[in-house]
Amino acid sequence: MSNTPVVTRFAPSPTGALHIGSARTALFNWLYARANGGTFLLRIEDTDKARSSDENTQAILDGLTWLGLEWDGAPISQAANADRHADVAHQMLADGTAYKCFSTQDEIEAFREDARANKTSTLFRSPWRDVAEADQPDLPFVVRVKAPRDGSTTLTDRVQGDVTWQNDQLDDMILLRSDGTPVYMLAVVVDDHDMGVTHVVRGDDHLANAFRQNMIYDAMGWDKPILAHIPLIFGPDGKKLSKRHGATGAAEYQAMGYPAAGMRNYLTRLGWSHGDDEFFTDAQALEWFDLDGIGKSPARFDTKKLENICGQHIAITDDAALRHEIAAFLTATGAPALTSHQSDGLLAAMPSLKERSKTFPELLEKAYFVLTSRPITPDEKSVKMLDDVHKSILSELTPQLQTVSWSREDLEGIVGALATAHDTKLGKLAGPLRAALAGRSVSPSVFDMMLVLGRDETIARINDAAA
RNA sequence: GGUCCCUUCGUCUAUCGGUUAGGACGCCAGGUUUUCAACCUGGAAAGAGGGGUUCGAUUCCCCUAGGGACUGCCA
Repeated sequence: MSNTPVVTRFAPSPTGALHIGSARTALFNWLYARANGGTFLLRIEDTDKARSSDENTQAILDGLTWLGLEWDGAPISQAANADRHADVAHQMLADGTAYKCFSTQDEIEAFREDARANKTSTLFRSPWRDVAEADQPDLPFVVRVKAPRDGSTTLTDRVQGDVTWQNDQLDDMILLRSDGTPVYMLAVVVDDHDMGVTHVVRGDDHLANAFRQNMIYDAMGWDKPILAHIPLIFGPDGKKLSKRHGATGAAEYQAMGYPAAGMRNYLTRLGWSHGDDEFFTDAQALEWFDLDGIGKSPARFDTKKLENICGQHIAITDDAALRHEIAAFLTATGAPALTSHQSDGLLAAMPSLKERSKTFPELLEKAYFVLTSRPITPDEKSVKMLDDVHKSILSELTPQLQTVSWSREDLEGIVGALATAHDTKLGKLAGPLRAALAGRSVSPSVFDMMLVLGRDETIARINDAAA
């Protein structure tokens, strides 16, 4: 269509942690910008001083960083633009598209209570809308937009389609409070305009706001951004995702050890589709992503599917990159860092670990054999495996291990032969062997472990266990 | 209350008027197996309800029901 470079933005208010739903909104904005060679901006809507905090802002930045949603330039503070927002309101006042309203909050509240009681419209109609300046009192006032009262407004939304509102449903919303500070609705429009935002992708809880904000664009004669109001994410029960569903913050998913790539994939697919594609890489997402693929109905968050997708991502991630991510995971959760020896072992064992893990904690659990060191203290199940009969069988293995060539085929060969010699099956020997090598009942294949551990360590562990 | 949005298997979704309504996750059964994970085969499982339009509706329109958002001198 046009050649204007795409500019998207993510505009969270720092009143809490980065919600998983907000994270998806950020993801869609990021995806769209990156897919179109555009710019992805971050604006912190910190105008509510009472509820905003630097800690929350940092948490949001951290969450986005973890998810790999890199923004362009420095984060923009909305509060810092307050003067500019007020200037626009004053401009509107001068242009006659806004007016001073001297009604007090008490008067308005009384009106609304009345309206609710009589089940009539709670839209407040200010008596000051058409009062000439000469007749205005010298009292505190708010600045209100002069909303159209006839006709209707149709907004075209890339997700919701054409949405029409009767203009008499629009209220003369407040632009400037009686203390002269700008209100959110004004700030958003001015900032989006000043930032050159071309596509506003946000939760559909803002759909009604779009009509209000539209009045400001009209009043100022500004170009309007393309709108895309995406459905919210619900909990498994179809209700708004909240604490009682468990984790709601991006950081919590990070702490549970889900890989960021898996989160991106899952969150992208939640409410967006490209045919039947379920599992995809970032490169594919970037190639396929488009606003048209976003669905109109809310989606429920499904942890099982998240795990499945994450497992697939862990499996295809490069070994070294995975080791790096796991180290970061450990740091983020406050766990002790791996020693270089452990880290090397983890890397060596990675091929057999990543095939069978959906999360980092699960991978780490299976990596126990390489993270621990002799003497290994077997857990309860492993102790049971190491009865006298099997200890003696295991002790027969060590002499052979001294000389066998250290390959999977040959190792399988001698263990298999040992099993046959004792009139049993490999499956019966694998348990005790695993107990000796890992001291745990959950691990990679015993042969994979032997290969990673090496001849000396393997023999030493078996000797320890058989003693 | 008013305005607006939504509604396909349990869940995420495909379908852009004509399909035995497909896939994925999960689930069930069987198989494989060295624990875990994975894998293989098979299975159950959906168009909210009612009207239209049409030769033909999951698909287009209307109504109803259910769900959601908004309705602040919060963002």
